[in-house]
Amino acid sequence: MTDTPAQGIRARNRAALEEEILAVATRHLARSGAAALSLRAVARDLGLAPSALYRYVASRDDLLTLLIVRAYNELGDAVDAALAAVDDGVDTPAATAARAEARFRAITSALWQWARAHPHQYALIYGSPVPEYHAPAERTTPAGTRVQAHLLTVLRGLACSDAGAQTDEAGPAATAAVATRALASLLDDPLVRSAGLPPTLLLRGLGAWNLVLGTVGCILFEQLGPDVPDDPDAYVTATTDLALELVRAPR
Amino acid sequence: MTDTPAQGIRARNRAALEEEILAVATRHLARSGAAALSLRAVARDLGLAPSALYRYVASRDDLLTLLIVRAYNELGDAVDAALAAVDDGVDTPAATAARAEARFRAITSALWQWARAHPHQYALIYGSPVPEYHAPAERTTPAGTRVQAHLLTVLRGLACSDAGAQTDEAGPAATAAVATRALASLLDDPLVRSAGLPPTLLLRGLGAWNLVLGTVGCILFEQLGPDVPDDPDAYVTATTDLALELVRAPR
DNA sequence: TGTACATCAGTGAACGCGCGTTCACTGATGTAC
DNA sequence: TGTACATCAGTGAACGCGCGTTCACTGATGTAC
Repeated sequence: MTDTPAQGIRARNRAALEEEILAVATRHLARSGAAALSLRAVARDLGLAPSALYRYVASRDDLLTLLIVRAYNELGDAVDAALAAVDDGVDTPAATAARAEARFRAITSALWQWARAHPHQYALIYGSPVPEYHAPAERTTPAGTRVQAHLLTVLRGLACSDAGAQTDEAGPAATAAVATRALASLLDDPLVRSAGLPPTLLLRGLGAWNLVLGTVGCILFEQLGPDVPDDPDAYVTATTDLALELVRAPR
Repeated sequence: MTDTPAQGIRARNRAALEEEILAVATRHLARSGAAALSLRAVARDLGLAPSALYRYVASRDDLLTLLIVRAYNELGDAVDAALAAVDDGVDTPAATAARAEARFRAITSALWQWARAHPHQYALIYGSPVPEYHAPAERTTPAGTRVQAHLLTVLRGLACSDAGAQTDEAGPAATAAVATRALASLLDDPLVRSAGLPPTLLLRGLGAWNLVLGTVGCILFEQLGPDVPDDPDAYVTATTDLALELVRAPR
């Protein structure tokens, strides 16, 4: 009477339960890690018989895949929001180096905040792989490349501005050759190709990103001890400066 | 008659079985990962009753701890050997910047070679933590800090040479303050303290190391795809150059 | 509007599995006199 | 050198557990006429 349901009761229930399953599974993931994720435990938490879950999920591995995609998308949303905030009210459409740097800072900061808030989800997508599980690439890649696509445009922003296009002249010529050879497949990827980056800049961009990921892992997984560093936020910011130094360096 | 056994039959058998248990467990680790490590499976492989293992190992977690310590020590041995090769035949005892750089390269290269050869052991010590397991620090730390101790001396070598002692003057003064505050506990650690590093150099050293660890993880865990990069050895070498740039940069 | 049938959601019991850990035990190795 | 006893290594059965997955089923929701 009040509102016309576009879908019947069943469809709505189904959508709601799908959400609830993912939510509960995410909670379990956060509590005990991916390896301990159990269909029976999730069903128990939902007040369902274990067999009922098979109406929504093909198998335990399938549930893991759903969680991975969800994690990628949550991170992607967080990064999108951070970038939108940076771009807000900017009228110069031309990508300057300063803009690119600000966007890079926004990305790393959003990554860090999200990782800090969801360490197990972070471990799921950027940590060591879950044993006995292989993610089906065709399902995870679309969500998994969202952040990387942003990074590529940032890198291009850094490349195309002040220093001109021939950034690859800087540094020893051997480096360019090494980068071209070592990253051949990656340079051939359509997404990367469309960014049109000089190989050494891609190498440096990867370095900057791996520096950030390594740092986040070091903090989150407490590889130097439980209280190192004392001020993680400041430490990540300082590390972002170092990462930017890497992609700026060849000038 | 031929040789005098310093220990009786029992002691020798015990030592041998201890070794064998660790060897089999390591094999299982390499095949199915830490979370799937099972005392029963190890016992089966050794032709023993499951209960027999409890003469050698207090619990499953205890076995994991042994594996972690062993992994740290194997890596430590590999790094020691690589450093010994670099130092071989060097008569100038003074630590020059060039020597320090060569030693850093030796460390990262040894790390990469070892990680490539033993990915699961690498994941055990530098990957995301094993769920439901907390390593007892007093048992893992001695082995775990071996490599880090080498890194500290390398950093000091870079600091004390050409540029003089007051490296911290370089860069914005704010950076030094941030580093001092963010890394206070670490700077207070006796091992770090004895190296006498300026805070910003420690920050940069951590960055260099995290860049390397992030890169190794990226390759090993195939975070960019199964065939990225095409030439991992060259890629790691190129990344080591970037890492060195970070610790050299403030000059 | 009402009826007959198809579809779907969820149940509950069962299968077979492997796990960590305990415990009373047998037989071999060491030790003290 | 030989004997009596203590120590240790390894056995085998058992405990209780949780897991993923299948299957025949009941009852509710949808659909076609």
